Amino acid sequence: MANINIKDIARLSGVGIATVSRVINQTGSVSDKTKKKVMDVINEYNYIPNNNARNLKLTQSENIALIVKYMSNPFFIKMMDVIEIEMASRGYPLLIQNVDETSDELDTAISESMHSNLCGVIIMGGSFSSYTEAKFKQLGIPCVLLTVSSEGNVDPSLYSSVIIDDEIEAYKATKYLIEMGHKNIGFLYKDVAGLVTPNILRYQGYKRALEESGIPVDDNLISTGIPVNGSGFRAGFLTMKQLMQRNPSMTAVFAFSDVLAIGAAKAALAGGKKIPDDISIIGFDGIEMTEFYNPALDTVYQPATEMALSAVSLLHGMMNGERSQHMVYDSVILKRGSVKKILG
Amino acid sequence: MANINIKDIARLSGVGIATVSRVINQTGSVSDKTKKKVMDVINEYNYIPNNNARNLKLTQSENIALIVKYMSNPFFIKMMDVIEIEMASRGYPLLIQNVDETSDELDTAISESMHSNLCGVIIMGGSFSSYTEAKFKQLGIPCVLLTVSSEGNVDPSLYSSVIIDDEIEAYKATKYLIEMGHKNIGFLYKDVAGLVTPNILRYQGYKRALEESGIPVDDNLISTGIPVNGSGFRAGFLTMKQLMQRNPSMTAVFAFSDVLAIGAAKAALAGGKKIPDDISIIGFDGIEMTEFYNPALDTVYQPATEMALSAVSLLHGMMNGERSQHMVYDSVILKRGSVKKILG
DNA sequence: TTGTATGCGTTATCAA
DNA sequence: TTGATAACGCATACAA
Repeated sequence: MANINIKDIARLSGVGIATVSRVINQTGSVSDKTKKKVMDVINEYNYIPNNNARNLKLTQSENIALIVKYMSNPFFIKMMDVIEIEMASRGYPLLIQNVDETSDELDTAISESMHSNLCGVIIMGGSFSSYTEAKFKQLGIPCVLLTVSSEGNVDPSLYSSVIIDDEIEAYKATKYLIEMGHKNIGFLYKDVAGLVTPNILRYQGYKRALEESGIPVDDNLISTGIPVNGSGFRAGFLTMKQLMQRNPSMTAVFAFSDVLAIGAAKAALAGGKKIPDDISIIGFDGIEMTEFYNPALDTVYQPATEMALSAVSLLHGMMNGERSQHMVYDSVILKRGSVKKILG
Repeated sequence: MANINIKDIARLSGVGIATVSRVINQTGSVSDKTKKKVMDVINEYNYIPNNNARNLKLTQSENIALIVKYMSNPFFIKMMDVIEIEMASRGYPLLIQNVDETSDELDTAISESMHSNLCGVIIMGGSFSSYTEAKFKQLGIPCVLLTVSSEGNVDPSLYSSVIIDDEIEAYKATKYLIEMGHKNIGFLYKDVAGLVTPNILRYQGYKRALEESGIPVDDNLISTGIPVNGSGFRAGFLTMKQLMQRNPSMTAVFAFSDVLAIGAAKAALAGGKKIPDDISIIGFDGIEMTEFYNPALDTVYQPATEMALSAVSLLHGMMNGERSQHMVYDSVILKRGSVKKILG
């Protein structure tokens, strides 16, 4: 099992080490005859260059990492999928690194970068609030933030980002509920230790919509994040149950995510309510599952595929020396009938 | 941005290179005083050893790869999550590599292993039928197959596996439907180019249950895999629609996966049928979503967490020289009311 | 307990 | 068009 190396290939094909290297990397010039000879030996022995040695020599690899905060979020899955496929098609292997809720994504990226000699990184999910300019400088490789709202005092040229405007989209969703005649509108979210994650921004949008319409913000209608281990389904279920108990007159709910919305829908149905007759529900993200739920759920659709492709594209641009960019996508409210017009 | 290396640390702390190495790897003996001195410098300069150099030197890394056939399968997500966390807790970074439906997982593993100098690999999903003994030998590192039924003529000592018995569990699920009085039982699956994937085994279990009960196997009740791009939800929706048209008297459906089952449930509901009054549905896998669907769906629950933990444990065992093992877990049918007893 | 020197498998420079 | 050789950053056998 002694791995074959470039020296073996050189010996077996009767050429020098450098020639083999030239053939492999298609650099320099090699006569067609020797090129064929070397290639034959390489194929025969199934030789694959050792990446460690290569990266060590190049002091820069072709490794790209995707740092994901909470990988099992269904909304992220689709993006992961797109990114993985897109990277593979460009010839880059993808190192996917999950980050639990207690760790800092940027720290993980830095550590991973130094460990594995990355040449680029995409960070998906998480909170910008702990990111500092010093950390980005320490990272020192192109970095794209995906779905991480970059409110902060960090020089924006240090990274790229692809987001939607969480505050505005949440505002629009809430406004939609208000226009449909709802006044007692619950807000469902999952607590993440008070960090500035999208949930805070979405909460702010919710609040602004109410205030603009002269509807008082009622703390009772806002879920206290129940600490639940496990997925968001259960969290949505439990918080919705709580919310319904506290607010019998609540007619609509805006859920911070589709996963929460599904859990909430289940809680409503389990409580004998009909959707949308007794209670209207709208989620956020636009995961496919909402389309197949019974009933199909309204949601604020994020163009996940396009956003993921943009992230990849931006990263490659930066790796080729292009400037950083900040893209903000628009969401679309998918209306499927889980929100009903009621009389004022 | 010139990266700091072990030589710099040695120079800055006024010791030799080997001493720094000893401090880092906690090997050999170093006086407490010099150890502290070196550690201080390391911390001050945020030094992280270069893994490429280290792996090159050790001709063996601490990298473990998880090769996943079709990453966005919700059933896999949970396992990925568990594996990632468990590996991280043991200090191993995880390289997750997606494999599309046209590529061979074992080939990918081999290639990835030579490229990145892996010390172990877990393969999740896919089909054993293309695996050969030669390939396992070429791989040359501990390998655990997760949810890959290892029917074949490969020496079982070359790999470990963690599975359920797809044929038997499908048999039991179908038997359950039969016991509940159903005779016109549809079978829903997603075509994967005729490979021996779990769907074939589950189909065989379905067939055997019917035959044993003297119910003729009706090809009309078996979905022809509609080629659908996108997720299984839509595939389930479309195949179910087709199946219902072809078989108005069908009273129950056994879906190859929960994702298909959800799509099928949606199709049934969209067609005006009630679950389980007009049609009974049972899925397979036991993903959390089935619990929160409306109505909650019966499913053949695979102990995903335990299976994932076992896979990690087996892999570590093999990396420490232990023998390979083959574990077969039992499934449990979760009865939630989507299957109704009908009169013969 | 410590430091020096060698080699891991590559790439790239420089002569030939 | 080629081949010998010096790094890349690290671990370790060996000498001190």
